[in-house]
Amino acid sequence: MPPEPVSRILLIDDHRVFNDALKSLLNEQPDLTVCGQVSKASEAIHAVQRTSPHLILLDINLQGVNGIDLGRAILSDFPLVRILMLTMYNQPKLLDEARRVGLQGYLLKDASTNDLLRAIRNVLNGGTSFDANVPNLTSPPEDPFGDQFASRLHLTFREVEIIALIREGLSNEQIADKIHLSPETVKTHRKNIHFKLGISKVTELVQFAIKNGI
Amino acid sequence: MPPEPVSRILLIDDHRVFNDALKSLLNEQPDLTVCGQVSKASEAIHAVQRTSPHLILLDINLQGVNGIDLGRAILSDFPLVRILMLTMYNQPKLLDEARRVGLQGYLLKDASTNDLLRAIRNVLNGGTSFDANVPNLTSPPEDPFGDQFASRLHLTFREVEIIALIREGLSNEQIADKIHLSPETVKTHRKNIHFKLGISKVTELVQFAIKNGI
DNA sequence: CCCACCATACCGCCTTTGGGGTATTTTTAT
DNA sequence: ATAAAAATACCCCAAAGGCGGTATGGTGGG
Repeated sequence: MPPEPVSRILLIDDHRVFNDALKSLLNEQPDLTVCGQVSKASEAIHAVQRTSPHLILLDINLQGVNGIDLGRAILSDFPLVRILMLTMYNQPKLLDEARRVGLQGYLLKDASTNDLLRAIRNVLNGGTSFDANVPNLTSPPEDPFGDQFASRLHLTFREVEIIALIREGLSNEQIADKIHLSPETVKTHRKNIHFKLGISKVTELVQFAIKNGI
Repeated sequence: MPPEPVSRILLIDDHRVFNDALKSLLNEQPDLTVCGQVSKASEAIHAVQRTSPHLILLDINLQGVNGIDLGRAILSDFPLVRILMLTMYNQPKLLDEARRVGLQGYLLKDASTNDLLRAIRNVLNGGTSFDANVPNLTSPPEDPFGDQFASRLHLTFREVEIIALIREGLSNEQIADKIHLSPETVKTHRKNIHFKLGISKVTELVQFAIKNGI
C-alpha cells in the first residue's frame, strides 16, 4: 500500500447543526482531514482558494444565499473541486438543480453517519451520491455524460468526442478527416475545450482525458 | 473481473531440456499461451515479428550465439517485448549483463515450476525477476530506474527527467530554464526520447509517462 | 419571437514541436 | 588508454498548435 493520500474537506455550513458530529466522525478517518470551515457565503470562495479542498460539504441553507448558487459560483472558479450538498429538505426540485449545476451529491442531514461517510468516499472517488435516500451510485468515471465531468464542465458531445481523439494522438487534420469536419472547426472546438477546462496545452488535455477516462 | 487478457509467450530454446515440462505447465494456465517456439537464433527475430509475444523465454545457450546478444538484438527491434532469460549457469557476470542489456529476468533452469511461474507472471506485470535464486521483486512500476522501463528502453537519467517535465506541461523553453540547459539541448533530448520510444507526438509521450508513473 | 447555445467555418499571427542534420565535451566502461 | 554512451549545443525548415478575432445556420426554451 502507498502512504495513502489525505483528502482535504472544507465545510461550508451556516447552522452548525451538523458539524460537531460530523467533525468527530471525520477525525476518526486517517485519510480524511477537515481543512477549514466557514459559515458565511462571502468567505467561501476565499476559503476554497486558500485550502484547495478535494471535497466541499456545502449546507444548502446559508444566510440569504442559496447554497446551489454558491456551489455554482465555486465551481465556476474551481471547476475541479467536488461538492456534496447537505440539506434538511428532501425536495426533488432542489436535487435536480444541484445535479444540473454540477454538484456531485445531495444528501439529507438525517442520513446515518455511515451513509454520509459512504457518500463522501464515493464522491472523492469520482462517483456521485444523489437522491434523498442516499443511494450511492458507486460509479467510477464511465460515461462522460450523466452527471459526469462532461456536464459539470459544460462540455458538449462534440467536445468530448474531440478530446478522445486528441488523446489518441490524432492531429487536427486527422480528426477533421475522421469525423468529416474542417480542420478549422476542430481548432475552434479545441479552443473552446481549453477555455472550459482552464488549460492551454495538449499535455494538460491528455492528463485530463486520462484522469476522466475519456 | 474483465475477460482476462491472454498473454502470448514465445519460447526460444536450443536444447529443449526444459520445454516439455514448461509447456505442460503453461498449458494449465488459462491466461498464458505459448504462441511459438524456435530453436535457432536465426529464426528468432522473424518469430517475434510473426507472433508479437508479450514475453519471450530465452535460453542462454543457443548454438554459437550468445543468448544475451540475441536478447539485445530482439530488444533493439521490439523494444516493448519482455524477455526472461533461462540458464543453467549461475553466473553473476551474465546476470549483470542481462540486466544491463535490458532483459527483465534471469533465472536458473532448475528453479521450481512455482518459482518459474511466479517469475513469468511477475515479468508480465511489469516487474523483474533477477538473481540466481529467483527472488521476485514484486515491483509494479515505481522508480524509473532499477530495472524498470527506463533501463529497458535505454532511457537515460536526463531523458526521464525531461519526460517528467514535458508531462507537467512545460515547454522546451521552460524546461531549459528549469534545469539550466539550452532549449536546443532539450530539443535534442526530446528527439532521442521519441526515437527510443518509437513515438512522434507529445500526446503519446504523456500517455507513456502516465502509464509508467513518471 | 428572441436569445442562448451548439456546431460549423474561416482569417491572421505567432509560438511550439518535429525531423533532418552535425559537433563538442564529459562520463563511464572495458 | 580508448571506445562507447551521455550530455551538451547549434543549424534549417516544415508542421502543428495556440490565441485573437468573426460569422452563420440550427435548435430549443422562456
